Amino acid sequence: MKREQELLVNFLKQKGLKQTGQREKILEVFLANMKHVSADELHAIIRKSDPRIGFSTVYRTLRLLTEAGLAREVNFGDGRARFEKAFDKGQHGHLICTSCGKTEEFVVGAIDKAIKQVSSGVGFKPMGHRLEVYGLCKKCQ
Amino acid sequence: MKREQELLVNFLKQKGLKQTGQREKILEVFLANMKHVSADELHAIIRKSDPRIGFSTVYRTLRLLTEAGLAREVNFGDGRARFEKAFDKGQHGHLICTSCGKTEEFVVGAIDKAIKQVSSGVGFKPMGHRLEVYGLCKKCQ
DNA sequence: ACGTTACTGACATTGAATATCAAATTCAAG
DNA sequence: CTTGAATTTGATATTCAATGTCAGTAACGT
Ligand SMILES: [Mn+2]
Ligand SMILES: [Mn+2]
Ligand SMILES: [Zn+2]
Ligand SMILES: [Zn+2]
Repeated sequence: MKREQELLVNFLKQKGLKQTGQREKILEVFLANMKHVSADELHAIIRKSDPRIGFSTVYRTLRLLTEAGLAREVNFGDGRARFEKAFDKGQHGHLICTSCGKTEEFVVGAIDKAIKQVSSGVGFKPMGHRLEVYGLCKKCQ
Repeated sequence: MKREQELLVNFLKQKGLKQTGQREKILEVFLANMKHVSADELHAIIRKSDPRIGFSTVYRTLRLLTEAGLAREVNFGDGRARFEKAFDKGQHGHLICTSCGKTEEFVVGAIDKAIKQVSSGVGFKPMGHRLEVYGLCKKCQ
């Protein structure tokens, strides 16, 4: 069993929640698609192999995965929440092309360091952050 | 006349748009309130001194001010757009308390530098960015 | 002053997020 | 295995901010 699946099972047990076929399936498809995906998109993908799974369940399960630390919500400024894998994957920034929508990830240690420094300077306790850079990708400029 | 007012007048002329009492008033109140304000909130404030101004006009004028470079849209993760002054005020990050909602601004040169570096590394042309740090303020932790 | 054009504000519409609830499913206890 | 309490599901309804519509109003060049 994959480590992500184990984590979910433990999370459910610990919370007194139930293990269901839908939750298994949704996690499986979510992990197999390594892009940033909205609840709608994920639902559309899952429907192909199991048309009986409802949008509500996909939506709720994405929240659940987020709570469990398996998913992370991201926002690219188009007014629609997207989710990405969070297990074994630290916070990172996104370069977002405002012309074609393409996104690219990046990690820079200097940024995390700067955030820590600024936070401690004012007594703020940082729990997470979001860094989006908007502009034009190579193709679009 | 304030420099912001002049900028708006020029912007309107250049675009073939009209100077109206509403636009003047909205800019004036927007500038007087130096917080991060939503269209709704700004409308509520303006209504006190002029109940005839409609929400639509406030909303559209905020977009206009954004286009003119007088306002900037910010988002604090509560699913509602807010606006802040952008004239003579560069991009900056925000520390956002997830408990009480308090926000604090900060500027760190290292971050802008890191963004430039990462961008040029992949041929991306950055136009603007958004950095939000979520956590607990001094009081709330 | 006039006519053209943009503006205004009340109202309607959209769309994503979230709430509701009856029927179905899980699962621990017996 | 059966039972029953508790959770889950999925269709549907609701919410709420953002945006669209449009007839009446106001700005401004001539
Ligand atoms: Mn990502
Ligand atoms: Mn700010
Ligand atoms: Zn592009
Ligand atoms: Zn606080």
